[in-house]
Amino acid sequence: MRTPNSNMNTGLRKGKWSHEEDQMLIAYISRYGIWNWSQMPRFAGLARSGKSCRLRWMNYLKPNIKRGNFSKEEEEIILHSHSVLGNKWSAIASKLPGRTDSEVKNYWHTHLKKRVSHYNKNPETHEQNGESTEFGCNNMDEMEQPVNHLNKVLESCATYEDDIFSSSSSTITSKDQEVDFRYDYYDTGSPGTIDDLQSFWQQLSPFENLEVGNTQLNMFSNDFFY
DNA sequence: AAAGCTTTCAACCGCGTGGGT
DNA sequence: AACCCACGCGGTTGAAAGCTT
Repeated sequence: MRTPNSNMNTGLRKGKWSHEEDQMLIAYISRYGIWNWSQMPRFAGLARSGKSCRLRWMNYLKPNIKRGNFSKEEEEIILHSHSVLGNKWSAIASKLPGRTDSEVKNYWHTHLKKRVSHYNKNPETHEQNGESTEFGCNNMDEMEQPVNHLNKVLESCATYEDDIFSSSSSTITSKDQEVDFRYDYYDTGSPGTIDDLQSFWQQLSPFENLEVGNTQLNMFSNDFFY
């Protein structure tokens, strides 16, 4: 993790995101949607780069992000997909509903890479131990039909997203605040008017003590709107 | 208990791509 | 055609946590 500091040239914060920053980003996107990552942080009252906001949202704050340990099936998908696609983390992650390319990449480097390289060096040892030639697969039927098995796994995953978005909303569970996120809510937003933003910040009661709100609003409204 | 080492993973950086002008 | 800008991707970094000695 990078050192939490600020960029002396731009005044933008770097490093670990605070809970307050997370809440501000979630609240802003839930209210106005995603319209322009590079401009949005100023409107949301965040001293972060658009890139940093986008990364934080895409990898950790987006409501359908799946956290926690990878299942055996997910491991198999990663291993098989990587053998076919190589380091195309985004393509691999697209086969794993709720998982991000970043998470898949980290999981590969920390867990799976070692397993694969060990297998490549000692295939006979693994076979003697009754392990499958498909890296993560122990079931002999699955070994004989790896592609069929993979397809079954992918099918079961395909229903996951449907389940998530078939409900009227999903809820941020890792944070205190509940926000209503609908499937097609994003990418339709606008920054909002000065009045909109003023009332938006006033409604963020948990952040009353932060140096946002009117001060922040004046800061950028002077050089942006006029 | 503490020092040193290793692992994990959140965040940053640079580059490629595509759309708009 | 050339340039600019926003976005997305993959590689890398380094603090924190966990483990070993």
